[in-house]
Amino acid sequence: MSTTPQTTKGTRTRARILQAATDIFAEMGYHDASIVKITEAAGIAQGTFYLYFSSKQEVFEQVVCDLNSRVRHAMVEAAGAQTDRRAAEREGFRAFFRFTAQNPQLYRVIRQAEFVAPHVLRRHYERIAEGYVEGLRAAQARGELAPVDPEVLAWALMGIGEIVGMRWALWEDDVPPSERPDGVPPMVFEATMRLIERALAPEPPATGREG
Amino acid sequence: MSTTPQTTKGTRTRARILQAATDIFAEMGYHDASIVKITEAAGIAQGTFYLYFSSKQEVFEQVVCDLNSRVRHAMVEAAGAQTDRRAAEREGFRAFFRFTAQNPQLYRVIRQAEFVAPHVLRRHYERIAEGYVEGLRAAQARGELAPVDPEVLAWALMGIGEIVGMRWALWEDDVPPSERPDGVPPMVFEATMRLIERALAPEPPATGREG
Amino acid sequence: MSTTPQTTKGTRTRARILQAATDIFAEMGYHDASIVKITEAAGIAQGTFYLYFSSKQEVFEQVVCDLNSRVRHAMVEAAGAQTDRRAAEREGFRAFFRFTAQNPQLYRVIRQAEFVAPHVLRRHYERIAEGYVEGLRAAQARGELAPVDPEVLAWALMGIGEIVGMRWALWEDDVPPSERPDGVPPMVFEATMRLIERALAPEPPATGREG
Amino acid sequence: MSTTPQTTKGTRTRARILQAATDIFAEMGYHDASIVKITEAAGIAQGTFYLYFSSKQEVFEQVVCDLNSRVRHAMVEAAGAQTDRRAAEREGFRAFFRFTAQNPQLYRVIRQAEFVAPHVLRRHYERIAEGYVEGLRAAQARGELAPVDPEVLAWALMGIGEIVGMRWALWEDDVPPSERPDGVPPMVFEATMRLIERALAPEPPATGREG
DNA sequence: AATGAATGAGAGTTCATTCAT
DNA sequence: TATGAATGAACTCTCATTCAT
Repeated sequence: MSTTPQTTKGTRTRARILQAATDIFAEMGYHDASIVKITEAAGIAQGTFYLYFSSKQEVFEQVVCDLNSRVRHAMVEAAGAQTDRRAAEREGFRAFFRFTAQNPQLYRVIRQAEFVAPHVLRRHYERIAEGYVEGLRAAQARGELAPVDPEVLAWALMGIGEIVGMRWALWEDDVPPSERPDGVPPMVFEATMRLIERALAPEPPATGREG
Repeated sequence: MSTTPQTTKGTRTRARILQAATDIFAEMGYHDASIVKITEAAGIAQGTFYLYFSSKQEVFEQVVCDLNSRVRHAMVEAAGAQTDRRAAEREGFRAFFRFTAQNPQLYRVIRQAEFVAPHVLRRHYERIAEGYVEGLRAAQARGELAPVDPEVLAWALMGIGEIVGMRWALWEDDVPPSERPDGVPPMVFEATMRLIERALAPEPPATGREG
Repeated sequence: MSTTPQTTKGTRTRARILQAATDIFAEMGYHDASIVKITEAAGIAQGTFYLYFSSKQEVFEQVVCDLNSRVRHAMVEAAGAQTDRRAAEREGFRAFFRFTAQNPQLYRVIRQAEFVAPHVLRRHYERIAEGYVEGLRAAQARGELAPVDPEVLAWALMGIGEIVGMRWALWEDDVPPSERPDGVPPMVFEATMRLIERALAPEPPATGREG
Repeated sequence: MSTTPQTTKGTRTRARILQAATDIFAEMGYHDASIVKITEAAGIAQGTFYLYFSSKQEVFEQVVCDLNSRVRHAMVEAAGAQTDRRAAEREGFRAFFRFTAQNPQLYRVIRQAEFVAPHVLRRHYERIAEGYVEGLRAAQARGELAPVDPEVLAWALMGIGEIVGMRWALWEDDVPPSERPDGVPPMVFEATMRLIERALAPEPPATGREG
């Protein structure tokens, strides 16, 4: 049913639909989003939609994939430019919060995947985790990281990023975006990084004896 | 339209509906759940539903409230029985993971609230956070806790619990529930607690220079 | 989804839908018939339709069943009143042609079943054939019938009835119905019966006397 | 819109479309057959279709015409080679059953014409009848045929052929085609011919022994 | 308190057809 | 001669909600 576009025009149309779908899904959620609304936003006829996507579900999955790629790219790029592990951590989180503030769609779309496309939700988190684990393991080998299971560590860090991002980058309506250059208010960013650093620091805290 | 039940029979009917709604919402999500399905599961006629709830949205909010109360109760009870801050932390998390493993509905229902009833979602997290912040502030006053903003700390801890719970209590299909007495596999529980303890420990980590 | 009506009102509504569907299917065919048209003809809302039938296909099958029962009933009643095998044959055919002329829906609906519900089409013919075969076998046992395989005979007779009925009871627009008391023009009826009698007669009919 | 092809290539394309249409219509019926499917089966683009046919309905009519010509040709050729009227009858029917078994599309396509193109359906039967009537009238003039109205006779014979063909050439899934050299099982063929002969024989057949 | 029939708007999707290239 | 992108009306079916009993 749906086809990969063969012409330039087709390629552009497909991109327009994808963008429109991202916005609409984020704005009103998967279920309240309708093909009519998406196609209207994309400036095309209803039937045209089905030339490029076989169903509403399929665009949704594409949208999730897209956002996943973009957020990962943003984080990797920011972190990769650093040599120091701590700096990489810092810049990675900064990139994530910024992306969140600038693309609030990320959250709104991802969260719906739970029922709409569970496997896509899993893949989203797993992909992010994979990159993380790799980096953490390397740092551990270099002795720059506390000896905690990197898998658990990776997911815990994601959890922190996700909920802090939700609370202070997405919800925060008191502090105007202009006063949050890093997506979240500076104080929140610093506090978050501090607690992460405490958790990751290679030196065992004097009294951390439960292991 | 909806009324508080006056008779014993009515009370029971209402409870049956609420339970059915919880199950159905968890099983197929808010949108795929229909009043027909809920009433069928509750063993009543469609019209009866509207004697107790004014709309689908209303039951949903009630269901979320319910789950929120129950999970908070479980955590507070577990943590409150402890005198030591560290033990309280441990038991609170344990209770949370257990609850998650036993009531997978929690996640599935909560996540949908994003679009269905955003204010309810916020309240859910905020209520949990409130209790947390209070406890953390007290611990800080007693010098048992690192000097990190308790608000940020509370949310970060929630994030960790949420995502670790999702990954290892909800998704984990390899490890049978019988081998996860704490909801998540023992190793994961320990790793999680260790990293939390490192983050919260009052003694400044040797190199924690940014504070 | 669809339910057997529990109340008198429900029973009446169901009957109205079935009648409307029969008419609409006959008038414009399965595919051009739409639920909208059927429900409009029945004087109900679209949704009501689905309280009684689970799909368009299902009503169609019910309609075919209904017509099948009615035409068989008409034939059996007419033929059963006769003692003589030849008279039974005659009256059975007469009843069939009359039914066809008065219920042109029969043909128009049955014919569509080929693709819409093949098994129903088969059942329609098989049910008619069954009754036929039985009667023919009995006649054969009594020596009132030529020794030709009754199964083949039954189907051949159906074929004759069907196509003669189509040509002269259904299509015949020259001869007004008032001049076709037997559904088809008298001459056609007699010719048909004569040739059938010749085919079935046990002994070579002494002369072609019935003309 | 549609044109008669001017080039060799065009002729071939048109033929490909017609064949594809025949197959698709037979396989899934007029309504479920879509232009997309037909063009896909023909290996051309959608737009190309409209260079050769002005509408879906038009190809359908062409397909019916085609099949009609072919079946008539098969019958006439088989019957025409005979001198004896009875032999001609036999061979004509044999040809018809064979054609049916080999081109099951005939039935499936014809039957749908009822609503899609009623005039074409009528023409189909009338054309076959015409040839028949002519032959029967001649035989009657030569005294080789019972004095029954040839028009009625012709249609009755068609009816027999149609329904016996449907039952034993089209539906028969028990008997493999290899055991039905005449399209229908030998016994069925003989029984059919016997009863036809009884009906048509000019003089009461001496005994029913022509089998 | 409970029922079940009825509603009607709106959803996703299909498809014959047109048209610019 | 051939393509494939684009159209938009129409379809079947669902569902939260109302109401008479």
